[in-house]
Amino acid sequence: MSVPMHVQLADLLRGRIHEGDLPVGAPLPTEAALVKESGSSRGTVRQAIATLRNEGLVSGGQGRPSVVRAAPIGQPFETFLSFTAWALQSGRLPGQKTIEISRRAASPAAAEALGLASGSAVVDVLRLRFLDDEPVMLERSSFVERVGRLLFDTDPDGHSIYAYLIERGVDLHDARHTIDAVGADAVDARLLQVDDGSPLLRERRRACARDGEPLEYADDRYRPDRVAFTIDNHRAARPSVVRALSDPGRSC
Amino acid sequence: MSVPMHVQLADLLRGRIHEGDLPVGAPLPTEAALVKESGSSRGTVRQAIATLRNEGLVSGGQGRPSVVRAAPIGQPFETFLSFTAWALQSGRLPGQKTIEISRRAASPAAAEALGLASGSAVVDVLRLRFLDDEPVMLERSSFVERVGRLLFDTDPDGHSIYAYLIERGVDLHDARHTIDAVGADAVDARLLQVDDGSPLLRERRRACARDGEPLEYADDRYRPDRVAFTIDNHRAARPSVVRALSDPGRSC
DNA sequence: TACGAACACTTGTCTATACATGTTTACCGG
DNA sequence: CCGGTAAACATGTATAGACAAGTGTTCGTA
Repeated sequence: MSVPMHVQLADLLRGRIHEGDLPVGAPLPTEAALVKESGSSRGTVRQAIATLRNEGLVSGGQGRPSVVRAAPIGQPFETFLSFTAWALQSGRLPGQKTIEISRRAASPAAAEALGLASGSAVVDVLRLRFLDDEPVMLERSSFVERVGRLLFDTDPDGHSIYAYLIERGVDLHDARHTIDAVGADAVDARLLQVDDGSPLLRERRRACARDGEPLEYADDRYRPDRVAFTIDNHRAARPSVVRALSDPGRSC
Repeated sequence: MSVPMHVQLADLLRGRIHEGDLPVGAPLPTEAALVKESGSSRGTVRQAIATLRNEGLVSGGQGRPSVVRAAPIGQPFETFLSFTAWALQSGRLPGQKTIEISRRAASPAAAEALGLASGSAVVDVLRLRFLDDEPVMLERSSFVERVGRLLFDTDPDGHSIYAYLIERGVDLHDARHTIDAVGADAVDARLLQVDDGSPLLRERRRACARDGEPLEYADDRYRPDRVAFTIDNHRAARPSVVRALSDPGRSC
């Protein structure tokens, strides 16, 4: 096998946890037991457990066996990126209405985030997102031309754009999200059915390819009475969230 | 020393990175070199490097030395909990002015979050937070009586409340943050020097002990033109952030 | 010059062992 | 019955050595 032993062990334990064989709160088998049943050495076993610990699946302390943690804290990359996937997973009915999709010169913010010369062509998408037929978010995306071109070949209201793009070989790999608050402008207010100037939760996003090339810049505005973001953090398992000064800044 | 060797090594490398001794893009010394200069074994050195890799500070591949990464994506637990620690790490000057600290009946929201009977006594703290002498955040905290009592014995403007509490043996272990947007009320507007009703970024927080007992509930309101939250996520390394429906909900 | 094989170097994986340190349990004396 | 101590047990830390696998360079040949 080409997969390392410690990865196999971690997968095996993950499986037992998800199958319910190891319910929440139950202690993992001791390292000694795992050594015996796997035939590997303790170092390898510890490496596997360390992986699970990093994922927040187990927690434990010295002298005490590792314990299966309560919450699946965090969700896969795709779920955070894709509104559709998130909604489905939450048991809600996602909906969307594409207001506009067009090829045009990039806005200054988009050009800056995408690292394009001002005035370069991008594909802009303006979509209104629904949960259970209620408008909850307005999405303004700008895709680099190479990627955005693919969107003209599909019905954007039918299914998830991200699923479609990934299927077409676009490798969205990293994303940086910046979250702040902003007052609703006239367009926001009309489409989201809120008062002009009322507070909205804004998520600006830059998604990049594996090699760091920016592919998408987006400005999503949520109705705060419908959607919020939550973060779980635990001492010692550092969260991937930071408070940041209000400057979208560099780096992917 | 009671601090493990591999932690010292990691700190040392972090230091060299932040000092600019190891600029972004530069390769780390090879493991062999670190072994020689530290006198530790390779396992220990690798453990230190693994820590940095987990923090996103370095990345590397097989056969190629580890490389210093661009962004410090993610910060330790304490930094996300403590405004003071965060500010210092960002190179800003933190400041704070305690407007009020008092023992009183819990607000409905606080009582619910802390799992107390409505009307139970809590310690409320209202603090205005500054960065470089500019007001950026208004913090309304409610501590359970047992913890809040400690606050009357100290000068809350002098130093970090969290550092103080931890020092006094309070084990803040988990925290759940809920982020949304809200319009400034009269008090917010006056203290943060913004217009009435202007959008603010709100972070509600519940911090719990190791055993899950809630210790603090807080409602922090940030000026969105000064502070935002950023999230980095990567395919395969699941982020500890989820979008959530607007209901603070259960679980710590 | 261009290509390719051999080689040195670096990190990844794995084993084996020893001791340190925190936790739990069991026992024994008061 | 209570309380304290000691032993068993668990994980944390550290060392040393061996081999696998990927990367880059060097050198010789076509």
